[in-house]
This record gives sequence, structure tokens and C-alpha cells, in this order.
Amino acid sequence: MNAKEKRMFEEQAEIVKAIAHPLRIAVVHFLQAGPQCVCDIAEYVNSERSNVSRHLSVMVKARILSSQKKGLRVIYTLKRPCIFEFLGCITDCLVQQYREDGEIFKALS
Amino acid sequence: MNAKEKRMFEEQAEIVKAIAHPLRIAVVHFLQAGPQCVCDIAEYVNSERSNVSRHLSVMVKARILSSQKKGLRVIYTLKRPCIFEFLGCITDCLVQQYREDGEIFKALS
DNA sequence: TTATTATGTGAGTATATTGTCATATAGTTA
DNA sequence: TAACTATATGACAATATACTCACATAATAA
Repeated sequence: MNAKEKRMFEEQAEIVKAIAHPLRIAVVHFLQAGPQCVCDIAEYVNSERSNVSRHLSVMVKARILSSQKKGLRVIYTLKRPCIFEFLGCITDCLVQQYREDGEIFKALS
Repeated sequence: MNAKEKRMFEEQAEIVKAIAHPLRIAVVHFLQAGPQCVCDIAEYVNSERSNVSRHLSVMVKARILSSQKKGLRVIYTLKRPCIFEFLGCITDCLVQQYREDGEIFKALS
């Protein structure tokens, strides 16, 4: 691993870390349907606005979301749609896990 | 967000968290070429074996790696190849960031 | 102007993650 | 058998992350 690779892995980790939380994954899921304000996001994820606001700022800092002010509201947009596709890969992992568990169950019964 | 979705987001986050570290991303990158022992992984990522062993166990727990003992060595395998593809999406995000930064640079100069 | 609403942020606590060192374990070799 | 090698893990300190509460800010409405 050379210095250039090392730096790339660090930068990739910054982005992955910005997704690595249930609430933030829920946000990606919600924003996939289109831009939303903090209040509606907070309602969807069922958490305090201050908390949601902080999580959103984590994702903006990692540049996977963008925000724009509209009157009193701030509208957040999923800037990298590939993030949602990426979650499809993660869902596939879960599907394979369930399949494996099913086979273990079959083997035990 | 219903209870089922909530649980899925939590399970997805467990997998994403298992990737969300520069060293672990380097491991995914390295294992994409084929299974490797801890000693070779440790050399590639340039870190102590005890530390690498711990990171590997995080990924095994999240079920994205599997391990098998061969003599003195333990060989780790990337169990979910889609994880590597996922990193391609993250690389795309970085490419877009560089492109944006380039445009900002052009706009300022 | 004052009141209201949506959002962001400082401060604090609680919890989780990380890396290191020393040590334990399992397999190999002499 | 004893010495050696690869790996794993307990204990610890350092750091990072997460959540809550109170308060600040900015835009709007009355």
C-alpha cells in the first residue's frame, strides 16, 4: 500500500463513515424520493430536530448531501444518488445472511 | 418509517460500520485479489498484527469476511464481493468531489 | 415592533471505537 | 520434549461519536 492508496482509503472511509449510522441510512432512504426539509426528515426518522440537524451536517460535510435555504426551511438533497445504489449492495448482503441462516436452520433441524 | 424499516436500517448500518475505517477499506481492497493470511494483510496495511486481527474480527462479525485456519495461519476471504463494487461507488463520489473542486478553482482564478 | 417557527450549535454526559502492550493459545519444527 | 511462529484477546488509555438540553439565529407572520 503506497502513500497515494493510503490517502484514498482515508478519503473513502470519510464518506463511508458518513453513512454508517441507522438514522443517516434512513435519511438516504428518505431523500432518495426527493429533497426534504429538516422537519419532515425528523418526523420520518422519529428523532429530535437538533439531533437530525447534526446528522445532516455530518453528511453535508462528507459532501453526499447538499442543502439550500427556502424561507424558514432548509431543504436537503441527496447529492450522490449512487449512495442509494450502494445500499442495494448492503441489502444484498443481508439477503445472503438470511439465506445462510436459513440453511443453518435446515441443517440443524 | 415503520418498525421493519427501522430494523433494516439498523442491520444495514452494522455492515456499513464494519467497512467504515481506512484500514478495513484497505483490507477489502487487498482481499479483492484473493484470500490472504493475517501476516500478509498486516504487511500490506502496515500495522501491528494484533490491531489487524481486531479489525478482521469486526468484519467477520459483520459477516463480510470469512476465515479458515490453515496450519499456523488464518486465511481471510472477502465473502461479499459486492462490497468491493460498493467501494467503486465511493470512488465515484471522490471523483465528483475533485471535479467540483476543480470547478471552484476555475471559478476563483 | 413582537411573537412564532425552523434550524443550528455550545456544553455536558454517556457510550463506542481505536491502538498498544502483554499475554494466551494453537500449530509447527527441531 | 522445548522452542518457535501466527493469531487472538484482556486491559488500558486516548479519542471519537451520539444524544439531550438550553439557547442562539434567521426568516416569517401578526
